[in-house]
Amino acid sequence: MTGPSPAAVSGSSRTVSPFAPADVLAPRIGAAIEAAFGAEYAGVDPLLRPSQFADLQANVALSLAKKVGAKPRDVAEKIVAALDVSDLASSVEISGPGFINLTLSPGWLSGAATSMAGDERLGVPRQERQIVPIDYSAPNVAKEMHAGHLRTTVVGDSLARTLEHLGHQVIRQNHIGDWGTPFGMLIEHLLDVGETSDEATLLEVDPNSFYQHAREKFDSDPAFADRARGRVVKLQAGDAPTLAVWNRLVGLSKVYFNRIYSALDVTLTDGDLAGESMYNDQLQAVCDELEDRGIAVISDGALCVFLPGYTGREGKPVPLIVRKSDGGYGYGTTDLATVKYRVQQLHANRILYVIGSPQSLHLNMVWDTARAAGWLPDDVEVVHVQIGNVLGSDRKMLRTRSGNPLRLMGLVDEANTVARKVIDEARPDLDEAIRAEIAPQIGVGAIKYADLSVAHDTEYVLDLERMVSLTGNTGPYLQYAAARIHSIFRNAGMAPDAATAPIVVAEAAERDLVLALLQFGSTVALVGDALEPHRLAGYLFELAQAFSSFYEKCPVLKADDAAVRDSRLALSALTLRVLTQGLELLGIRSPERM
RNA sequence: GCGCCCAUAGCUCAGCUGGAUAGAGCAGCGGACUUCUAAUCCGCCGGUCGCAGGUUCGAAUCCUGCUGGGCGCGCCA
Repeated sequence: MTGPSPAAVSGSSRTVSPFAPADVLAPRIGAAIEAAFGAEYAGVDPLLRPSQFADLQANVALSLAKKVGAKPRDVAEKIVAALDVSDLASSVEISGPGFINLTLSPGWLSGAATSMAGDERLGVPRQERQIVPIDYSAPNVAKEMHAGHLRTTVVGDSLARTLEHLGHQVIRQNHIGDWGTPFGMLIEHLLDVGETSDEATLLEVDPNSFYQHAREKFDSDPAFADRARGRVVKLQAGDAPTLAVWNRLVGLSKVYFNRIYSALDVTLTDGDLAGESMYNDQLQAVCDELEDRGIAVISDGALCVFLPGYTGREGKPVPLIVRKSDGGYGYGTTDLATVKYRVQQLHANRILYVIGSPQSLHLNMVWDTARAAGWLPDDVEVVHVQIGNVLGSDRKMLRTRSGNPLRLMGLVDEANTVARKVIDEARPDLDEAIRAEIAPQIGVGAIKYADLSVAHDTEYVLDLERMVSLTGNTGPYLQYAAARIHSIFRNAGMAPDAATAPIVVAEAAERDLVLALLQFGSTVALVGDALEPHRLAGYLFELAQAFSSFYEKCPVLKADDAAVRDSRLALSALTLRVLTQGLELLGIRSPERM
């Protein structure tokens, strides 16, 4: 067994939302349990779950039965007898073996929805502030970004947005690959072609070509290869002219990264760059400290950390190599330095690594080493937000090495082209300029949603058609729902903000919509807690479905009654705010027309 | 060999941390635009939750074994 050490779980407080029915009901049921069975049962989870027979069901009676030595049904009776929810529920029923079915009253739903509409935060709790460095995206200098980078970038960005919204101080850490052996070759190639040449410009638009040209020269021209190797030595020695060229190389790549981030509408900026090179001056100290304290030992000429519980082939211990036998440092050393930096300099409470799942073993070894060295205290939570492998159509893992033809920029372009085609067909009435502005919001929304709507740790086959699809459970479906609401207000000649009438729940479709709306705050809190943006995506899809259904069944502007019309306007406005806010947390735009 | 992860409808995936009759989307079939945007809505069809045991009031979910697949396991990152 490898020794994946239990991360010091700081138990990030799963805060409650003031409008979510389950959050409101839980303490009531808790009080009833306490009243019925005594203070020792004060803290038990009422096990509130959505129900097919009511709005919610509490399953606690079944789990409590054997503890209190009574039949589940009788336990439920006692809880219900002590339960006071007359202001919330229109019906409390015990059914089956002891389920407590709760149906919320229209009056409470109306009041909760109206209150939510008056809340700036839409019921999203503000949590106790934590400092949370998030390591994500991490492209390589002079390398094309591919579909694998898309996922870490999009998921990491959504987590950053969500945690910030919950009140945390997020520190984005774009750990770009800007150091290492290939840089000798890249620098020499850049020197050969000239920094202002067309070839150099490839770094901004088609970095793989630049890389491959350098690689070809390296493989075919021994003299070039020698120069490249010599250049690595100079680079690592801190030779000033070499560093100047290296800087230029990184600068050209930054242009490329920023083009992608801008196209993808990702929040990463140059200020978030925290590449491998940033830790150069700390690597020796990391090694020295580990060696001096006996945590690392020399093995086959390399400085290694051997941790208990990590064995590989033939039962041999697996090392974390912190200094290669040639004296160079690998990524293990850099990763240790990042842990130190994030704990000691950034004062992190919780550190997220949004990186590929194959790195799991490596990360655990880094963390265990950091713990052994005292660099990672128990009260700092480290989490590997595992990004599942992206597979090609052959179901094989896409690798950077294989020179996969599907460039990320190509994927974006393709999606935007499809979006443009669809909008041209569907909305010829819109101005050319408006369609040109909206199409990329839809195309990129489709791509991002495709990645955000599935669990981040599952591997998946890259399916272009699915990613750029605009119907069904897709980003554009959510955007469309929001756009229809904007349209209602355009027709009404009023701003959504002006729709502040009380919300009154009457029709079933209104009820379903309100019920969905009230879950927003607790859903966002859950995403921050579990670090799973796909739950927010799933929630928003359900909300959009509830709205679409409401839209079909409940005329807003043509409602017979003025109060009903005003209520529905307020309900539509609230839905719009939740959809827009939710999409923003996913990093997806909400066009006003589409 | 050791370790980690995965297996749910024809396809792509959910399944709120153990709850009642397992849900969506796509595909297929049938309906709904002189009515706030049909990128939509309503309905139908479709599953032995890989297999076998176990735990318990109750299992897609937890445990064990098996089958099948992915990934990782010393000087690339």
